[in-house]
Amino acid sequence: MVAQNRINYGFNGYQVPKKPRAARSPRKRDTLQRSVENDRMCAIDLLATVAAGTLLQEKQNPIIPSDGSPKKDQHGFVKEEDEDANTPFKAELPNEASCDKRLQHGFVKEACADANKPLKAELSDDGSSEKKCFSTLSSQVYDPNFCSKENLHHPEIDGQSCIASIVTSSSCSERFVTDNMVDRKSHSEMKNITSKVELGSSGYPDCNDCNLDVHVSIVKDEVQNSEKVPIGTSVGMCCFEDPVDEKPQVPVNLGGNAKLSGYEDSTPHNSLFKGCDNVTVVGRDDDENFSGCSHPSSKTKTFRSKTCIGDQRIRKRLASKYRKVARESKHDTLSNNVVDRNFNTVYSNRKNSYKRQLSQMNIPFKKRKIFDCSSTSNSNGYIRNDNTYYSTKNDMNQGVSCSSARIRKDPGMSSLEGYHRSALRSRDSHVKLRIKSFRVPELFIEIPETATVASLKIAVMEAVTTLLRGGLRVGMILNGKKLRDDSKTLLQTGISHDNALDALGFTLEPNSSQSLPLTCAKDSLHVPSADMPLSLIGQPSSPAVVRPIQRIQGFCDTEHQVTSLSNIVESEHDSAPSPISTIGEKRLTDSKELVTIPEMDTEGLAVLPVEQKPKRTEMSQRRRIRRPFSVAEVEALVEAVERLGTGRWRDVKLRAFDDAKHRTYVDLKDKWKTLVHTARISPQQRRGEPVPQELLDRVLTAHAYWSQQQQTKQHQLKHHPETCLLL
DNA sequence: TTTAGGG
DNA sequence: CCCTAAA
Repeated sequence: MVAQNRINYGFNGYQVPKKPRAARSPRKRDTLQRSVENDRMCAIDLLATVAAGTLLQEKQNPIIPSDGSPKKDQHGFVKEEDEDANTPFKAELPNEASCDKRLQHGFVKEACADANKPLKAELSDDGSSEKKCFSTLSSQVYDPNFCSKENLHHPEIDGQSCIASIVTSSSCSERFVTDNMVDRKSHSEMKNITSKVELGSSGYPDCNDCNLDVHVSIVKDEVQNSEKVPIGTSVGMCCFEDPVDEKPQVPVNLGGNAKLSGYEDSTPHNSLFKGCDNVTVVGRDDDENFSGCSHPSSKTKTFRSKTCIGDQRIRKRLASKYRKVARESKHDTLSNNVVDRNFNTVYSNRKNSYKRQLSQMNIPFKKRKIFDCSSTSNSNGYIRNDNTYYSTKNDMNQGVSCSSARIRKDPGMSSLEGYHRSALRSRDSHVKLRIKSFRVPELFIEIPETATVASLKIAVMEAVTTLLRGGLRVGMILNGKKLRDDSKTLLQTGISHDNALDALGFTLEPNSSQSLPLTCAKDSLHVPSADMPLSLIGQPSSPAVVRPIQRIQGFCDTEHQVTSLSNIVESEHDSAPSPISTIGEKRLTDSKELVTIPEMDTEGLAVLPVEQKPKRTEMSQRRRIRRPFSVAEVEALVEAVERLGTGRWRDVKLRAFDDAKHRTYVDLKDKWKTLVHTARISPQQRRGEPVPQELLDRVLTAHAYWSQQQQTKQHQLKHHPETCLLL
């Protein structure tokens, strides 16, 4: 970029025009319509509730009303602040203002990073092996039209042990089943799981892209008494039985296509499968890489083994944590009790422990509401009673929901609520949080129409397993801002039980990048994921434990993850513009976590090289990665705009970013838009790498100036202001 | 291809 | 950043 001297317009004290700029183009309407369509196109949204299997106390759980608690998400859970109220400029650029608003909340939408790790696992013929691997996870896909509600049970697992259930909404499911999944283009990113805690009625903004819905409630009190409350509750837990048993092994991939060829062979007797092309579970990334990351192991064995390793480690980790928790929270609330209880009873059991691990990883996805018990009336009927609600039976139904924004808003969609995850803290100055459920972000599954329900279930389970296995990191958002300071107490942060939490959200950030799938063991080691439970349960101070994780930028999947989350979670540092630097940075910072596994990749690639490509093409609409502008870049941009104005982005690009191939004129234009917004909001509201006020002032000045110029031109085409210092 | 705006 | 209607 070219840095140049600041231009001094020939005027001082330029007043921002109060009048809005020219009317918007008619496009807007079209756009809206389109968006609607897109929503419909949403892929399969899977709602999954993951809970520790051990925690399941189904029997204890009362049944939850099927609910449709309408209240959900009508509004953005994050309140919008009137950012611009004070600024004079506000009136000026209505359009931008609105856009910017979005940006603030962008995290909602974009937060969903790709959790997916491309994983490809083929289910070997022997279902047994697979069972072992996944035994811990149970999943269920519910398709009104397709699936019977009956759960599949793994022989090895007892019904209660199931950890998660995944549900697809009927609308979605249909699509999914039929075939179009791939088409949905717009709906995209799934990556992160975000959760938010809302207060009372607030809902969350619609985010087409957000797939995760985690319902979390912060319970002010009383909740504790309920031992009844099952924590994680079982509700959601449907056990995965392997109905057909050994039946069909479906090759599943994340991030790639799985080939069925093998599949067919394995299940010759199943006529249905014949002719079927593939069963594919795809984890989609924002970035380019999604496909590349196919899970390395095409074979079950590989897959499993890694998993196991990771599990063991995790197990240990969890064990210690649990103990700790149990120990520390004596008084405690349900959660603790449950945990403790569970821990004792279950922990010893390996299988169970495994389950638990998974569940923990999942914990926080989205928090929805924070409410007083007393006040709860509004929202979910069933939520209201803290203690009760979980009915195993209802699960499935409740679970059905569609992640699409449109649907999501629908009251009826509250389905997931049935699943609750609670982390309650002891009452005295304790903040009690209940994460009711979370939604798994976009999992793409492609499967032949002729595939059996069982195979679909398996595919879903695998997808989820993969997602979870990658490891998750928890992020928190309060009032739309990412809480970065882990050392602060909840109180300091403003999270207290009697404090109205406007919007407390948790995000699950995938730890792994494309290479992750393979790195299970390593991932499992990640503290963050392991810690999640604790933090929720009540270790506000565990901050120390959670060390800031460097984000990798400039890289594919990783990038995606970051990207999606980025809105929510700002990266600690801006990535260097140049890829090179980025990479270097990446290595330095994340080397540990990223330890990639070349071998795996190779393996994965070997398995499905061909199919991935097409897939990618179809699915990926968005491939770019997030590349925050550095201050230097901002300065270059400002200078260029000062000279060239706001309507000549191509020139701006050539002038100041000619050498930055990744910065398109559209990017520059967008950046300018955000800069203008940033300049208008209070410093406190700004996120990301701080831009010097001086630059922001210049932005406003230049923007105001050029805005006026534009208006002037419109009225006086003839007149050509000399002030244009251009070229 | 660029612009301009909405998402 | 993405996606696109318009120009």
